[in-house]
Amino acid sequence: MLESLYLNLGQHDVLSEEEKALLAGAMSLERYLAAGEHIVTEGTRPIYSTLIIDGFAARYKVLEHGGRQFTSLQVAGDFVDLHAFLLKTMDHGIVALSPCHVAAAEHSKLKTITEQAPHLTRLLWLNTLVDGAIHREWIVAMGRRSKTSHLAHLICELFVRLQVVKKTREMSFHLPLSQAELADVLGLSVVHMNRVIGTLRRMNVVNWTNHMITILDWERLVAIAEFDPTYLSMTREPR
Amino acid sequence: MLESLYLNLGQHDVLSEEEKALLAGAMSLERYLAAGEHIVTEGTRPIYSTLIIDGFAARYKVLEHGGRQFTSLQVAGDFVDLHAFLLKTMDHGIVALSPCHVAAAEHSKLKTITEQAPHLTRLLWLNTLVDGAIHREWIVAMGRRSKTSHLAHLICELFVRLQVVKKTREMSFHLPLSQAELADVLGLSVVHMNRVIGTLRRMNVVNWTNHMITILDWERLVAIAEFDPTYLSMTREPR
DNA sequence: CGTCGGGTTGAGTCCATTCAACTTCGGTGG
DNA sequence: CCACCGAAGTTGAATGGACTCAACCCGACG
Repeated sequence: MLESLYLNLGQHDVLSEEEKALLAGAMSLERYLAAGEHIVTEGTRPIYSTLIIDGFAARYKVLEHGGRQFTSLQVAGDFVDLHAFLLKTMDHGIVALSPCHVAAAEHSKLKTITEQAPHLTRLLWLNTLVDGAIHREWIVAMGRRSKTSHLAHLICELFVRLQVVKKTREMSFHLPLSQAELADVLGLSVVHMNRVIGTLRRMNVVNWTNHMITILDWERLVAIAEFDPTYLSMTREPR
Repeated sequence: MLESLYLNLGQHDVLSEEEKALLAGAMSLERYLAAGEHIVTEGTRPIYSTLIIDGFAARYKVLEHGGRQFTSLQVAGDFVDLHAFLLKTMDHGIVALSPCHVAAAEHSKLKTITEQAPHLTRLLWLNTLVDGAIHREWIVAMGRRSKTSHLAHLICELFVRLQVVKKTREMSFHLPLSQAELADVLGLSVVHMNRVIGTLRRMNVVNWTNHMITILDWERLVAIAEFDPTYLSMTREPR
């Protein structure tokens, strides 16, 4: 059941059997959510952190005049709010973008891990650091990439992340977001989002039909996106 | 010498004398940098992390066609590359934006802290989590705020962060960035950056003359920015 | 068969960019 | 002393990208 978490943490360093057992012991409260349900609400102080076993979720903030911005996309194997373990108060909400299978890890148990398992602690810490690295890459994309390049970059990133947890097939993966939701990722209007997707399609680098994306020309997509996966820290080495 | 670090970490939770001593013991290699000097280079694998004792620095990425984007601004008391302790390879560069007084903490000593001082480890982890929270707020600003609001938000954030480390005086603080550098923060052209600064000035919410910013109307600035400091986790509580 | 959410397309407006000129100010050397 | 220079800031005009408003299509579903 925690296979995707092991794959996620294990991509950075070797995860021992004892550590897997510790993680399994910290998890409880497995549940299923429908698309659109709120996993965590802004302003609350959760006492456990939520792991996605399967499905898509997103962190978001809402502004006064109706605008919503997603600040991250979370896939299988991701702790959506591991940071709340130490930040305490949620400064943003988290919503399920597809039906989600999740489990919870009580903060008290995570604290015990920090006191008894330094290496596992470092791996969990690292997990939140990769989150930060992804955020930085998004900032660059929003600030200095063309919209087409930004979208290409997102596709590259998602493909690589989903590959780690074995959620791709060949060069395809399932992306359950509507164009309105994607617009809230890139910070665009829905209409323009549609046009940007259109240009990528017309360039014949991706095939994108009812939420299934097939990458037709990886090399070119990477070139358009200027994608360099270094920030995802996908090398297994002592941490 | 480490006063600003103690203030920074101590804003989130009580920092014991033993913990201060541990931190002091981890620091070495104090040095001074000129504005424009590179503190860390993209692609390298640093063996120590750098703390800013005084000055301004920024993380940045450069794109092929000349664009540069800052992904964070670092002030006194900030570890500019604490994340490199676990991420290992730098996926971005760090540059001094003013003359900087810095110190270094060897990664081997940080590792010892993770093995012997769980509470201090959590505080350092937390420090990187606040980094992430700031990144998220920047993403929201870039995606969904107007440019004026984005700049207002940046001013609010910097004022509050500098206040924590006692680098403000009344409602003023020193911001050594040129307009070109600020443009690389907001993701704008220099010309437009100038105009956005102009509108804030004309609104009489800030006085901004040769790198000194005075906030004339905090309430209104906060309203323009929709600034909510929750994400900075400035409450002292057990972590 | 009608409705509704999601996707697509067109037209006009506005915002941000580029290119360009010009100012201000501090520093430096004749 | 001031003449010159370069970096930073400011302003104008024209271009192009992204937005809004609007209409229309389509497939799912009651």
